[in-house]
Amino acid sequence: MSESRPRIVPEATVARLAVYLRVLAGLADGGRSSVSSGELASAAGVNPAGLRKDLSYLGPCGVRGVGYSVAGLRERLTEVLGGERSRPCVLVGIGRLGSALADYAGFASRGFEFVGLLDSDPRTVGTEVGGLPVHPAEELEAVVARTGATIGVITTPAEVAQTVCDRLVAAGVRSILNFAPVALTVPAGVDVRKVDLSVELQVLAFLDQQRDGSAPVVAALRADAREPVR
Amino acid sequence: MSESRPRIVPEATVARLAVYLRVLAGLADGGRSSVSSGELASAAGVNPAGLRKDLSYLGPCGVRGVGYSVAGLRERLTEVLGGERSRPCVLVGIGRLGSALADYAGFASRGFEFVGLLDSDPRTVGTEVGGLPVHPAEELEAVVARTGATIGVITTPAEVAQTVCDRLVAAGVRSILNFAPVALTVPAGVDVRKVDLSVELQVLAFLDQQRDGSAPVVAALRADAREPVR
DNA sequence: AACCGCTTGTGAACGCCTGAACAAAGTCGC
DNA sequence: GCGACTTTGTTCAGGCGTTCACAAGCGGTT
Repeated sequence: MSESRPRIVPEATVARLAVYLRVLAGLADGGRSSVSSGELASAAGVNPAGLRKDLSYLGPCGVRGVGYSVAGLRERLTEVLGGERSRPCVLVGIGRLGSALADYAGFASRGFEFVGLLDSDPRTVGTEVGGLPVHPAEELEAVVARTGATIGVITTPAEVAQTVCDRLVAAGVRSILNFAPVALTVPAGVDVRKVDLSVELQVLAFLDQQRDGSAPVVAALRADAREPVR
Repeated sequence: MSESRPRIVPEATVARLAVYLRVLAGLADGGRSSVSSGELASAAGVNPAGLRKDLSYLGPCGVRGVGYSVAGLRERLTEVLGGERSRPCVLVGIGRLGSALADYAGFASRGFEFVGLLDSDPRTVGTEVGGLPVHPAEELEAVVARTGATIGVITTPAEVAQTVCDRLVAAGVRSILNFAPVALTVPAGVDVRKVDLSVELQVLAFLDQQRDGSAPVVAALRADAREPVR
């Protein structure tokens, strides 16, 4: 078989590929069969050249002079991103945010299935959220073992996040999405991504203050963190 | 008066400053009066040298040989980040995610106050979420004008996000936090930050697949997007 | 009063990512 | 069948961010 090129896909590119995939889904629903890099880039909010560079990591997947096949590119992206098979996820901490995530249709439609909801509050345990029962936190290891989940989402208070993380890792979870406002420590080989909602707001407040002119400090722009100004 | 240095604070640094501020709050609660860069960096999950560089944008705020004053640094960071005065925010789209945000104690304690909740669903309008009444979407402009809100949070479905965004901007909102999975188009002078939850999960799925060894593609690491592996 | 150790602050190198310009390739029209 | 146009894929340079390493400065001690 041909030697598959040992291409390195930057993580920033992977994140954008996920965006392209969603845009493509919308185009497919609209009946489109092909797209140009310019159009796709505009819808995704990125530079056309950057988009082509991103896609080039996957090898040639467009037709010169024509553009990209919506169906073909969608299939390729799905394959690369690992979305062909449904991935079982466990969610620990069924508070308001956890409930919102458990019930978010956007996940299920993209191949993510919450197979276990866990909480330590006896009042929450036993209730149903998004059609799934909430299990007591003690069953974490059992749920992970039974479902074979490799992705864990932490929406607990900060104080217990590290403990929950350790238990998830010990149970075999290799990828963790952390909403708790703490820096988690994990062994090598485990990936953690952190989403910090209050940090996002605080950055906005900073930019707001800058504009008010009360301070002369001006923030340098980071293109990938902001919406395009077209 | 002395010429305030026209320092440019990178946006990535601003985001980390917010993290440092939270860690400092925890240290203050613990009774600590001073910290070293190494300790603070460890708690925040960053490189000590990077932390010192981040803080250096604010001018000297530590004491050599000793470390940083917890109270002093906290005050300085609060000032720089614009957290001294409470900032009014409006939240559009009171679904599960919107409700979770409206009720999130972490915001209020950091100087963010939701002064207006808006939704277009008649069944949601009139209810109370987090102690605040939900107003009909038609009142968006009126609410923004009355409250003087300059920060808007969008948790609507993707289809209406751009329309809501346009109305927010027209009403005077200058900073927007967007949870809807679309790239918003805004005029210059308006800042948008985007949080895309399913993209986060999809990146994890990609890394998961990489580890499974089914594909030889390895993602390059981006230090700022991942938790430290210590 | 001077020395020593500790910690900050900064300067420079390295690497990654982004944005633009160019060449390759395929299609449509004549 | 040939030419011209369109759009991709790639190469190159520029900017930004991170990291390492060292000098500067302060407190405590003798």
